[in-house]
Amino acid sequence: MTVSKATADAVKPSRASGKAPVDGAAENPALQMGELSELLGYSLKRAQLKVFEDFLRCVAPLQLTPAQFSVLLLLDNNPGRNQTEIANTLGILRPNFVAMLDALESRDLCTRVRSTNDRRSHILMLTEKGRTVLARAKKLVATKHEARLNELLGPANRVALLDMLSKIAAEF
Amino acid sequence: MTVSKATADAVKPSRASGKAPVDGAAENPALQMGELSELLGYSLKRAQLKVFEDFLRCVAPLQLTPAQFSVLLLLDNNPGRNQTEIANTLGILRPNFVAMLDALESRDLCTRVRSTNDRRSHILMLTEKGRTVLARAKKLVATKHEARLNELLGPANRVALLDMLSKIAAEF
DNA sequence: GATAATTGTTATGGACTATACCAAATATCG
DNA sequence: CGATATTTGGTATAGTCCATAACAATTATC
Repeated sequence: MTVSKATADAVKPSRASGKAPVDGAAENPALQMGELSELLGYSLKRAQLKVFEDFLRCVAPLQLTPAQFSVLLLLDNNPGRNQTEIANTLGILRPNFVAMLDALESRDLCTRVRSTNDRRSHILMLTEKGRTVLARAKKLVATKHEARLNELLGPANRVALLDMLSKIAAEF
Repeated sequence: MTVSKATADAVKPSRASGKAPVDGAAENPALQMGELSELLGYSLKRAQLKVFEDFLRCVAPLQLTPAQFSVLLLLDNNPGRNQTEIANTLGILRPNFVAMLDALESRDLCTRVRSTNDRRSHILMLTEKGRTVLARAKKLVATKHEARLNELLGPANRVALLDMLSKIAAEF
């Protein structure tokens, strides 16, 4: 009850009352971001959304999400691993990894093979098509996505940024 | 069918067969991250999750999420604005902003006041309690959260990181 | 004054995340 | 050996975000 309606409107005589109609498109002034500009987490999330958005655009012809791309990459670099191992290193919970693999497998990008050593686990491997798609994706990411980031930041800054982010991800 | 089960297990004779039992805790080697370490988007998301996690820890006594904190901050810096204005500058869709405000208002941190200029819109304002909570939150964020980031990166790097992230968020 | 646009809102669906639980297979240990 | 515990892939489920359509009340436009 500390806020009265009178105080409310007293603060803001701008919309239809005191608006400066000098020019035709003289709209409301931009909002003051205040301490928000200094909040690292805020810029971090905004930047992450933009980067993911651009990733999707660049790799759209292959219909791969960042998460799917990371799975294919990991499979390529780590043959013979099972679902839990791959999921864990990507920070994906095993239950949630099932549907992801179902999607990739249904598109014939990878396969689950029952291990003979441990008949509980599924060895994951890229299919031939998976390798092809991954190769094309890598090229798109390098020539379109990361190239654009390099253009915006400059190579040196891009590396510095990556190092700091990795440090945060690892040690924070 | 390009992948045979024979090839699958041939790649990985490690689990129970060829594991080097030299030491007691000699487990499977860590997975090869490969080109994933160079993917900015990957480190970006991992870092963002860590930072948000720490934010929640630091401001836990006040029970504020990063999004709620950003709303309170914006309200403090921009009195007299309505829901759409606040939501838009935060990248929140108006329908999703309703529940957010309901939560904040039910905790008596802010209020919706019908504008007399435009009786459709709700002017948003912090309550007295909202101002108090925001002040405490700011202090916690500064002394615990951002301080920890400063400690990890160093003040100069922290600023450089923030600048690059803001640039990506704005121009990418 | 009729029509269009805006504001807050509801309903709803999709994507992502997190937890509990289960059967099959394996490991552990008395 | 056999009983018990652990691991693996999987299901079910709930919660959080994010996005779109639609609606009533109000205001703007012409």
